[in-house]
Amino acid sequence: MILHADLDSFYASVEQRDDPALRDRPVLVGGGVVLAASYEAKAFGVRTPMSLSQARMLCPRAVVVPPRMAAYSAASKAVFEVFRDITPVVEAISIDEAFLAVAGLRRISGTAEEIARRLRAEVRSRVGLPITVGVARTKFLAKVASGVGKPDGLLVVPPGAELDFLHPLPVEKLWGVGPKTAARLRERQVHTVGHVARIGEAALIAMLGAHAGRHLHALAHNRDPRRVTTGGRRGSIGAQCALGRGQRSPDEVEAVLAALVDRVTHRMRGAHRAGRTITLRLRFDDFQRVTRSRSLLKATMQTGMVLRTAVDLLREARPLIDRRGLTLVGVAVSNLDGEGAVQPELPFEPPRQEGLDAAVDRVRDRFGALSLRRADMLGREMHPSVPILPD
DNA sequence: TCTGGGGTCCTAGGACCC
DNA sequence: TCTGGGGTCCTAGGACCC
Repeated sequence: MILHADLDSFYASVEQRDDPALRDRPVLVGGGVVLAASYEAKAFGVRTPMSLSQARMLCPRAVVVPPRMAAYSAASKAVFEVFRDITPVVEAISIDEAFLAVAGLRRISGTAEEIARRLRAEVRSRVGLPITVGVARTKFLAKVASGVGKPDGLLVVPPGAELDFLHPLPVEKLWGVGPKTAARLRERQVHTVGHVARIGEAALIAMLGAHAGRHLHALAHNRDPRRVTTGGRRGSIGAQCALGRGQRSPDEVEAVLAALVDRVTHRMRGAHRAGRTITLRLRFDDFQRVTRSRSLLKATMQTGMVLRTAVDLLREARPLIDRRGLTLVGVAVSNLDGEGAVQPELPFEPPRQEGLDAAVDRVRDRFGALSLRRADMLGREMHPSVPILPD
């Protein structure tokens, strides 16, 4: 059996744990948008990611606290220690979520349900946080079960009862069904997982494409052969920054980009990962997104190399930006190579393009010119270099 | 519901090679 | 002079997840 363990309203729960005055009260964690809402706040209809102003209208008595990423990272680490004391086979999905394989532990640790109970009690007593656990024979169903079991719950789907549990659920519960796919299914009057299971693989493939069709068909029959795997490594490292409305000068945008590149390469060096493909991510006034990418001959983790490439891409996209207005800029490095490729942290090479070095030098000063919220977003507190997934 | 930041995976066309 | 099938890499976009 597989356990899916999912901390409830993670950031908000950490805040309530650390400040007794926040307990039993609606708590919102965020700046700009809601990153997490306590269950007391969710009762008012607050969801993530909703703008804070909107959340305040729904729940005027909510306490709003700024995020403390360092505290969440520490809490996450402590929770994963509890996980690994239960079983060595732990697969991290995100900062607050993991799969645990407990097959083969029966004689030592008891049934999956007993293990899940103990896990919840241990997380509560050792870390002080509520956690929900779903238990089932497949990863997918364990995850669905924890979602249904929330908050602070335990839900076991016994072998044999899987389809009875699964089929009445709405299609949105299937992993991989988001707004677009749900809308396509709804057009054809498909609303439940049971209906997806009945309409046949060929019809699903015609509707959604080969991969998605096969995938959904399998999940609807609770066929999910994926094992719980340890040691997953990130495939890309990136950072982005929303710019808000209002024109930014090319200089300002390049300064923001330089700060983002600096953050990304700093994290790459911390993780001993070098990468070959630099992707520039842009979002325009109408929230349309585009990407521009370029692959280098050799993997790098040097700020100067990545920055030159990113700025080249940005300058090539200039006509597009001038026409459509920019509301977000981001950069990611992918094609990451293995651990052996550690390069020494070379001194920062002055960029060749005229004006760019000046932009880099001015980065931190420039943030003073951006709004306070932007400055918060770029602060280290919100973006510690602690990796979310093991590197 | 007027939208943050960090990711993953899949598709598809074109270049290029054999 | 006109042509096949297969493979890999690159780039761009899209959908989805937490």
